[in-house]
Amino acid sequence: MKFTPDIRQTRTDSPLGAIVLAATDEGLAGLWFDDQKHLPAWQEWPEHDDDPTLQQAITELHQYFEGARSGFDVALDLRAGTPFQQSVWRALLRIPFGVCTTYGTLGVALDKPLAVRAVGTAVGRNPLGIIVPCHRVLGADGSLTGYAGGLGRKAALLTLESGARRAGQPEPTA
Amino acid sequence: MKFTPDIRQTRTDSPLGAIVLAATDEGLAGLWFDDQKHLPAWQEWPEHDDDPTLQQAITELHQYFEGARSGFDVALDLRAGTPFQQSVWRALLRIPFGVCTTYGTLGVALDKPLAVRAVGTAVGRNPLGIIVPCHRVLGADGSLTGYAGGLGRKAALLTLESGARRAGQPEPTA
DNA sequence: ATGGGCATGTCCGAAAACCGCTGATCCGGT
DNA sequence: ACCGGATCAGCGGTTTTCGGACATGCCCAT
Repeated sequence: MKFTPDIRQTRTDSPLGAIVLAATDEGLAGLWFDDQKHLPAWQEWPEHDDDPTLQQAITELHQYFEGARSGFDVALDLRAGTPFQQSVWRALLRIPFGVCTTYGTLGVALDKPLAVRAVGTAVGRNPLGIIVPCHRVLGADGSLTGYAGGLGRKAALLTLESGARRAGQPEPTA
Repeated sequence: MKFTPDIRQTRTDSPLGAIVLAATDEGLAGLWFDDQKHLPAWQEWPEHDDDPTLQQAITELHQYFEGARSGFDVALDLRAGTPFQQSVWRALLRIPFGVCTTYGTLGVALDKPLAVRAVGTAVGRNPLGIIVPCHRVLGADGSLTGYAGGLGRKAALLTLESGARRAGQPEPTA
């Protein structure tokens, strides 16, 4: 006897592959590459191609890939995560376009400097790829370390944003 | 990232104590005494006192307690249960007013004569007290054995229905 | 008659395993 | 000496696994 919010999904394309989007009445709840890790059972959800939230997300996503947008305005619904996960994801949202950080730095910012590894797994479970910029997190030595959509896509996203990268930030190495 | 249907709740009174009701758009999904065992977290659900399904359920319930009704017509939503549980609950619905059966008999009817004990726990998890007549199930020797709302209430319900009891059926002993 | 053993599906709590990490330590190769 | 790369322990949240406990009833041994 549980209760979770209503949800709907749709799909779109991107330069990096097919993408699945999901939304509740609170906002966008999911954005995944259709072949990435940790995919939910989105196929069981009702399809609403004309949902306003999903439409807005798709529009902003295309603008992002065209280089015409560096941040997202669509409302988000992060309720699916545990309190800790939500705090991590919200911290990710504070990383500016083109800037990179590390798992350790994130942990410090969350006031849990020792929970670095837990931060890692939480980042990996990010349900909102691209929009919640988990791709801007690197290892302490600047290595790519991992990405649910594959390291290739992570590198591609960083390249796309590289125009705005600043000195003093960690840079991808491999 | 799960998905369950929308739900709403309301409350009412009965000769046996305060009662909580819950409904989805499929039908009535729950009916509990507010102090019974296995209560869900209904307090977190939105309250809709004027929901048609809930209204109908309350009306029929009062008629039942007044002796003016021996069966229920309100639509039911049993999706909360596992397949096995649903089959048990549906079997309960086939027990006529005033008649009693046993856990063993139920198991046979379900073609799982050895799963008697599992039947017991499933009956105990019945989310629709009174309407799904789990109170009509006795031990093989006619003992009351158990009731989520308390044995007193089980006995009271059987007394209420006793006018229609027939010979050859197990009868409550203690 | 009384007591112990067994069969069955689910839930619940405890315990263990799993990770998109990091800094320290230890190598061999310049 | 200096550096890259490999190995290891230990951090903490979440997930998975596992062992009992149940609204029973039949059978077999005392």
